[in-house]
Amino acid sequence: MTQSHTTGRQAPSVPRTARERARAEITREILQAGRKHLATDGAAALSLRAIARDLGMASSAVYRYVASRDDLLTRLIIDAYDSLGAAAEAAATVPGNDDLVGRWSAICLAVRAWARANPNEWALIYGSPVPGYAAPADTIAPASRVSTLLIQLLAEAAVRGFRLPDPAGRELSPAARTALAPVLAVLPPVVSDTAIQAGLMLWSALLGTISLELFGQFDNVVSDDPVDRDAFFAECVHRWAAQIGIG
Amino acid sequence: MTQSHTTGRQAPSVPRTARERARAEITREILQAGRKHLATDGAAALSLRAIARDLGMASSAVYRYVASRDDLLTRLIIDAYDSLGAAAEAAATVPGNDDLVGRWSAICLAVRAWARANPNEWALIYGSPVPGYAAPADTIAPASRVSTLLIQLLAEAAVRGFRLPDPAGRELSPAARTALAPVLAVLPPVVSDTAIQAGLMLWSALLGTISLELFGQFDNVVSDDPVDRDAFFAECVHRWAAQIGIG
DNA sequence: CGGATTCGCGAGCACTGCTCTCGATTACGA
DNA sequence: TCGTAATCGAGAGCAGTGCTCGCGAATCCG
Repeated sequence: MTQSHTTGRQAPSVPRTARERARAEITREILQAGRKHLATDGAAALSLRAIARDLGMASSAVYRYVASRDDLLTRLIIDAYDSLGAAAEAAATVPGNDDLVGRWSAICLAVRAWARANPNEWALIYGSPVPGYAAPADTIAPASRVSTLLIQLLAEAAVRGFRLPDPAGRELSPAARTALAPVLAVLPPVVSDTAIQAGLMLWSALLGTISLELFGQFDNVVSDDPVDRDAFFAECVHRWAAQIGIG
Repeated sequence: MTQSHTTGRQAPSVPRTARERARAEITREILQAGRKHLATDGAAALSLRAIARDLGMASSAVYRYVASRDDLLTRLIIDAYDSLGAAAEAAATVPGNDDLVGRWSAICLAVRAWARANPNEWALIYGSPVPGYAAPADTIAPASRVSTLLIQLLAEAAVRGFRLPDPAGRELSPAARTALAPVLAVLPPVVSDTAIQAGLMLWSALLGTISLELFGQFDNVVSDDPVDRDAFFAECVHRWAAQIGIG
């Protein structure tokens, strides 16, 4: 019943037989058609029958390659996470490692640019989760690519002696420290718990700002002109950098 | 064709005839059933036919009261905005006006509590917008109720002589100032443009944090224990207050 | 009381996800 | 090389959806 992503027994990294070649090709076409429909009509309007029509095959034939509509959605989600992660990583590595605030700005701008270029995939990964759909484990690894960049940046800031400004006037509360146990467990101890708190708040602010802009909550508040939207976001990035002490 | 929210000619504030009474009653039942389905199954699974079944009427009869599925969704969105706004306003008015940080905390906690109690309505108003659906003008007034509270709090902080900490080390960039023109136009001049910038960033951070938590992006990062989630959010609230200079 | 609305209902259209069966095609081992 | 097994494509079909239309009954109002 449960059809894994690849064919039956083992995953052929390189397809050998003609059948496997065709299967890989058609699967690729289905995903591409799904991406096209997702980009134009949104996730809610994604229809396996429409994809089948596009590819000139019967609707039932698509189920040979995709277990269900949710399965297709999951693959598109993974693709979106990977695409966004790649864009952010590319932006993080281009300018040279020593300029922390420049790298931070580059990451923020890249994430926002990706979101504006792919609004429906953004909504797919950071918007409301689909009805009864629970994100499978396959998505958590690509989902953490961009937040990993943030963590790396915070860790690098820590080892370079940057100190977080502490407008709160105190350390993290003990309760908040225990709340951060899961992420502290997988992180090197160079990055302090207050830095993690600040990083999570920054991550939330970044994604929240982009989502609010993308989902239309800034209409009649910030000017619709893209230049103004860019300026507002740049100001946010500048102040965020100051909040974590690298500005 | 375009059926307004009330019956044809004029809106009877109090229904007089039996027909108007019945119409108001049935409309209320439809909205209530819609809210129920929304709360249990999410917006994507909201079905007019299911509502009709619940109320024991033919599916076509519902269209006498609701123009379309999108129309029902719009009314539920307005309801959700109003419900959230009322909750936030109630929290803002309870503790006494002089404690700014207390009021700020109360608003944040009320918004988050409402979101956790009504996750699907939260997703409806702050999650991904539905496919081709554009929020009609009826939604912008109730949508601004909670942000109005924020603005009021910032204005009050300004008149009381609270000064924003300026970690950025400078005033707002001119480009960012022009970007904020729409919101500056409707605001009293007591609240400075840098305060507006800070307020918008705070608003984004608040909504972003709640959405990320609600949509599962904090899994494996912040502990799943509700107590820990509360502690993390409380720490966020504390640091946000410091960021706007009222902490 | 009688014309004019309004209402509820059923049928129907086009669409969706998904399943099943049935040939045809392909792969692979004896 | 050949025959069996696995895979695939297509079509029919089921259950569900939003939405429209026409008809008969109920209701309102002058």
